[in-house]
Amino acid sequence: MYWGVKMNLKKKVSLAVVKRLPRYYRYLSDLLKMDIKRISSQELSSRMGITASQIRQDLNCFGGFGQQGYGYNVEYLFNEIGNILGTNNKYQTIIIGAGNMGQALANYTNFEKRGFKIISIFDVDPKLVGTEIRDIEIRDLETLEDFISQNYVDIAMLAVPYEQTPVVAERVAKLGVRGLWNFSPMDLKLPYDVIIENVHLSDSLMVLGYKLNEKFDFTRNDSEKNNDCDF
Amino acid sequence: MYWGVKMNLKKKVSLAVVKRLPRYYRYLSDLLKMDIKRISSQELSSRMGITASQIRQDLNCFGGFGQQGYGYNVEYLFNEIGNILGTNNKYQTIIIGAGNMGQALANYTNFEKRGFKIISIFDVDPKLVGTEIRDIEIRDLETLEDFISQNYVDIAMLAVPYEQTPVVAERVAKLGVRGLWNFSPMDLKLPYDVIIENVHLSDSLMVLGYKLNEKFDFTRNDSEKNNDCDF
DNA sequence: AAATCCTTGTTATTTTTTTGTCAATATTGC
DNA sequence: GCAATATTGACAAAAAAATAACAAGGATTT
Repeated sequence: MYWGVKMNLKKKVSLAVVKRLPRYYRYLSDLLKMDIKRISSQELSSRMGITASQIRQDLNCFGGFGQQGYGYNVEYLFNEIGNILGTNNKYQTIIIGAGNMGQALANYTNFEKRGFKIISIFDVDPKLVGTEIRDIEIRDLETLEDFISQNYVDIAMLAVPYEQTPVVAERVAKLGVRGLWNFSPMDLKLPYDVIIENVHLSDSLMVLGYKLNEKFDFTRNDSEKNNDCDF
Repeated sequence: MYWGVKMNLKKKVSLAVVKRLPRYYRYLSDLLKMDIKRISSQELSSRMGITASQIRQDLNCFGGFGQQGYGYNVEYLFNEIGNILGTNNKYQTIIIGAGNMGQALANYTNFEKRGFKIISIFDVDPKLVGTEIRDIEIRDLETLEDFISQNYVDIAMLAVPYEQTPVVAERVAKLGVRGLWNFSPMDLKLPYDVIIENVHLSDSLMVLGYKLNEKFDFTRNDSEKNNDCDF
């Protein structure tokens, strides 16, 4: 069947595959830096510690980037994955919360290289409001609504205390911000059309704890039980 | 067959299950705070947005914590999962790198509540060395070897610049530190018996970017192509 | 105390993900 | 330019994960 237009038969790519893309991107970036021009799935496989089959299958979710008998052109593949991930887009980004985490995010210049341009930071602390981080002004959180209605804001990075997170998230989502990058240990749920990506640092740390326990013995220090339930 | 000792027939729990545990722990913590005494897999299912079947199957990897016709006792289950995750252990932890990320980690008091006691911070900046964060002294990175050999250190949180990460990781691993929590966008690989847990912030952000592109159109700002490959 | 209702733990089924295989085809060496 | 080699993309098989189904048995109601 042919309907006269390019059919959108592309099957939705699974999250498992998508989550591996940034890792491919990193390895390809390293290869580029090492001035390696071509790479086979076999060779990449041994570098990354995953099967060559998986690499080929992952990449083929998005199209045939390789060539039989040759492998993949590193620069080409790097750029293609970049396009898939959208690192060539420019996202207008704000940071909410200028505590240590917010400042760490603001100072992490590499996000900019991936398309995430930080255009403003917001906080409630009068001592911070008016100051700058890397030429980015810290504004009063009160002015959030004004700012967003006067500037395109695609993404908000939320680095605010636990209790305030849902409130702030609701405020930005209501204003049409499309993506939230949340650092609070909670699962944000909002009645808006917004993509939420969580960075649950404590979860990651607890998984480390689990793996340590699995392998080593840490009971030696089990003096006090810890039954409180705050995060 | 019975060999006189408790047999270790427990099948290794898959990482997929382990990674969900902290999330269960969080929800149970919330229930505790709300003074809810019991919960069925059904009810928890609708709160968490996963199937009741998965919850029951996950929990049964570690033992039968529930009761037919009743459900799960919230406090009991919370404590059991805490034990599995090892939140009742005490891990002697150091932070390496007192930049914004290191300071953010040092100020995040909740890690302490999960058993991760930060006993020292290390940096190379002479302006920081000697100062304190929450009564934790920042020491010269030069003194790392001395410190570790004189104190039990279970875990090192690595919040140092990209290039220095492998070097520092090697140093602590060599000294017998058991776990590394790495914030650099690289896959650490070390010839030591050490558990490494990575927090790849840029990866997470790029997945957010992918999801945004999948759903919305961000090509409007595609003015300059970005082909550099630094992280 | 009996009957009904709930809800688990377990097993079976389905779905998803990963791995293996191989024909097709470009590259490389002679 | 031809044969040998390398390597992909597609498909098949296997493994793993998620979901469904249900018997067993405690909780609740009458």
